[in-house]
Amino acid sequence: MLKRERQAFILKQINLHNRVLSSDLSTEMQVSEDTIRRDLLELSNTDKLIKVHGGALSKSFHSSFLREDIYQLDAKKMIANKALNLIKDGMFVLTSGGTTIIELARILPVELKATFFTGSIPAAYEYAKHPNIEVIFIGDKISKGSQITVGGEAIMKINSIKPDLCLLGVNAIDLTNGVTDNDWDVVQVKKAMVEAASKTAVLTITEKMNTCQKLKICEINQVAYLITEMDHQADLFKAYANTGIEIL
Amino acid sequence: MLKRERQAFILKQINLHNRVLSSDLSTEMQVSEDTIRRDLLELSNTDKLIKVHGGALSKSFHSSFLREDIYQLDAKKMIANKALNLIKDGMFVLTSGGTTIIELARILPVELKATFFTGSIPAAYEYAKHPNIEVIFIGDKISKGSQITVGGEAIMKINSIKPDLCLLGVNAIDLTNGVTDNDWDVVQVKKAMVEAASKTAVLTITEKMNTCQKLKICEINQVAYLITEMDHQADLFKAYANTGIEIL
DNA sequence: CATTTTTTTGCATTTTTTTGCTTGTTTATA
DNA sequence: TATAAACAAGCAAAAAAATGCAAAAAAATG
Repeated sequence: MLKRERQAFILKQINLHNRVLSSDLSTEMQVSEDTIRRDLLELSNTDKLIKVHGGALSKSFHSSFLREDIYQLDAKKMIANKALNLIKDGMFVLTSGGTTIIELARILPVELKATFFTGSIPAAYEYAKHPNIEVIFIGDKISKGSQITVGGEAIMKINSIKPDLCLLGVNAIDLTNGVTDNDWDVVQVKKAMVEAASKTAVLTITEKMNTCQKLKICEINQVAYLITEMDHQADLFKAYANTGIEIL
Repeated sequence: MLKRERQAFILKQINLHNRVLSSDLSTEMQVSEDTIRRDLLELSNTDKLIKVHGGALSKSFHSSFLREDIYQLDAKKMIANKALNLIKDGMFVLTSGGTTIIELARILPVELKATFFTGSIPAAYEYAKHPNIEVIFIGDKISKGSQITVGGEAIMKINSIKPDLCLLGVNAIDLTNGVTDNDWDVVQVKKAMVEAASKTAVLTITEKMNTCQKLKICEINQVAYLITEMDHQADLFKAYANTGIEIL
């Protein structure tokens, strides 16, 4: 393993877990702890991380997109991990934005080769870091609130593709109203995404389940997978499973 | 094995595995490591890969970590400040990517109301933070090395707009060859940008002046403004000013 | 075709970088 | 305070890089 690769790996671990132990890194990468220490020293000298006794911590403002104040980060990480199972080599994946999707973008395994379409700036930013993923950005006007592109151009572009999978971070889902949201522009885009994709997976923390907002994105039966942080056998999901949705 | 073949093989390996070792290449192609080193040096000089101790890494790999340390940041801030003078309320501005443009994006005054078009992820991210700026993202495939969109869709989109001003961060400019760059895809997009805009401003640190790369973006006389960190009366600019370019 | 020039390549030598190890010191914490 | 872990500094071996040089190959020239 080359020195630069090692340092890249360390930074990735730091961005993923916010902290690393020298001993872990040493065994993971099969080099002596001295080497790790020297790497950490270099990275800390260039302000890439904060070196502490035994390892290193992430510089809170190091990443362009702050993660400190993400609501229910652990739950979202868990969701992202489950969602990984749906993504296979060679797939064309269309994704929305949102913090859950961004967590997913961060943990995509390096060996994965796939093509990702998105209109989300932070998501595209994360995808673009990945060595083997081709990223197609769906351009148009950027909605300030959500950092994703909205508008006719974007929708036309989405209509012109046929991805295998759509990963949708959503704000509200319930049995009778389906997937809903409050932002008109965003709803138009997400609608188009669900229509375009062969299958749609909905990612949400359970807190948002059985809630409803003003505008409909799609019906429950258009959703193939529901991914939350809870065990898929929980009672909460019974009624959803009955509609044919696969709970992960 | 011919030199050209060898270098093509190296690039193929880089695209395949994101990394190569000089020693591997040496045995695989039955040439001395010196030769490999010289090949890697050449490829690195034309920005095809990142040369590191022991081998080389793919550009996309590199972009995934060492981004925070911006070269000549102070100079770039100064350039950004000068460029501000060109941007007026109500303008439609088309911008490339690059660290200088991103500095500019960061210091746009809050009162400014304008519409910005860009294909650069980090630039769009900065523009989107601004309260009064409308951001239109030019979508297409994202080039890993430079974090900007490239390709036919992007170029078509650029051709369909008529911005007042194009702000171009460039890597090389000289009197006889004009504005040049090394990345074919990026050159296509920048070409389209210059063609589309009423006026083009070139932003560059003086270090890159009077240097030349392999592919032409535009002639000197297509540039309306040249913005560097140095005083506009410096001798360095005399010849440029004579061609009618306004030096800021 | 002969000859000059340029490019390419490998080799020897020196220099630099990287890495693991040892030794003695510091630090965290039970 | 005791103790194990982590650290810093220096050292040495190995790997890689830079440098200069010369032979071979290729290209250009008359």
